[in-house]
Amino acid sequence: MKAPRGTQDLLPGVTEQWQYVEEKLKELTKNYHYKEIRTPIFEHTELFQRSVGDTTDIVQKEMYTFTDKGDRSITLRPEGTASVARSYVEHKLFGLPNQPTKLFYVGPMFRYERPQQGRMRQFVQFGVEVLGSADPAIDAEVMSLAMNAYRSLGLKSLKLVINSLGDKESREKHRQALVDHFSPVVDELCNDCQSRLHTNPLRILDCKKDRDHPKMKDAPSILDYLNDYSKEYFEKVKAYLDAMNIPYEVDPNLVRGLDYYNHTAFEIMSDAEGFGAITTLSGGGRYNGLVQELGGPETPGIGFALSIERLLMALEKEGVELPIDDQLDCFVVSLGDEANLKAAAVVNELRQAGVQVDKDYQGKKFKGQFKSADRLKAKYVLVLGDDELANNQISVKNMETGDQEAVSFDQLTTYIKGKL
RNA sequence: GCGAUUGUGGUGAAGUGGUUAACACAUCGGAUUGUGGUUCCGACAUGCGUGGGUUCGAUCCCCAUCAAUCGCCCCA
Repeated sequence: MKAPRGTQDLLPGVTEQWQYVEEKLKELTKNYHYKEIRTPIFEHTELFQRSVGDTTDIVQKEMYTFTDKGDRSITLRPEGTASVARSYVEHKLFGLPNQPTKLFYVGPMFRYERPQQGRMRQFVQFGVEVLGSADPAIDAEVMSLAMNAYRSLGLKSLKLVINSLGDKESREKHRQALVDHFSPVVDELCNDCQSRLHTNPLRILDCKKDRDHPKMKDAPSILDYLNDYSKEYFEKVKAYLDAMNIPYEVDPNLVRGLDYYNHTAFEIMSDAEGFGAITTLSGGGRYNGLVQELGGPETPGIGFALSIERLLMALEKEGVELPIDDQLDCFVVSLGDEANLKAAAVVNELRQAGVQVDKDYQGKKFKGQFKSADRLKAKYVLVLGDDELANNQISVKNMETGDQEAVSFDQLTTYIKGKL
């Protein structure tokens, strides 16, 4: 038996890394004052059709959708924003006194795709969503949080790429301009672009095959089609980023694959060597209109999500070592039946006092037990044999210095706690 | 969904159509009596992703399947 394609088991040795990273991210959300939300892992299929968009790849070919025994169409969530927006509406969070509502989540997402490095069918996203503010400052805050998420873990080769998709009106005009621009030469474009012309003409702009086509150079840019509000909004977002000293680059070809995005769109990419086709570490953007679409009041929103898998990948490529403490406080070595009993008691007592302790359960001999202690990186080895029992003491050896001294049983716990 | 490469023990990896599938690391046991990270000796794949086929005989040939990796697509 194997785990299904595109899934993975996280085993001891790497779960520590996950815990560390998740812990660090949660700490960060405290500084930014975001609160955790936990939504179901599956939702009604309709939620994603309406929010992510019927024509998107995610909805058309990547969702894990099934009918449950009550004949409902259920989908394993492919992303987090839709659920958060749904929950916001369902529980009328817009009615709470302190707006905007700033939320974060961590959890598995599911997309049926061809797996490759950094792309799993089940993957874990950490994301934040801010609902109820159309202040460009919050856009900058979300981007700052995203960047700091990586920075706080020691990543350096990062690039923040931003763009504005404008509002609905701006987007429509730009889309039409693109169609008009490329239609006359549609036959000269690659197969993908020929279909993109109708599904998502913006994508043509960053096609790798048609990059050198003469019509590419003077293709209409979204930034020229922004109306006054959109343009001004984008300028303010940039001004806030500048003020916060967050470097970024504007890429007018940056597109997001989900329908609900408008205005600010951004991605964080890694420059580190060794990434294959996948360099996008996280992405996000503004989604004014989504809440309304789901039956709530007119509510602006913005968010982003990062994949923990890709984050860990980036750390590895950059050679960042996470400061994970895998040492053991104490290892108890015992010899003889009576000592074994006493050892169990000592272990138990120390553990209850909050000390990290282990012992041998393989019936190993003295030397073997020491070897175990060494391998488990025990700071102290507590030796218990006939001599110690006779004197009502236990020998405590500092494994780093090699020093050893005898401590009476009733002073052991305070002695150890003092040393640690 | 499309194209390409790969699949040998816990790990890395050699290898051949035909009795015992190298080697290294790891692991386990030992080198006289209670003290670790060194050294020495010994053990460790009824099996070569899975299922078929070809053959007197296949881990090595063929087909299918599963999985991993890379590229496309898309995305986090």
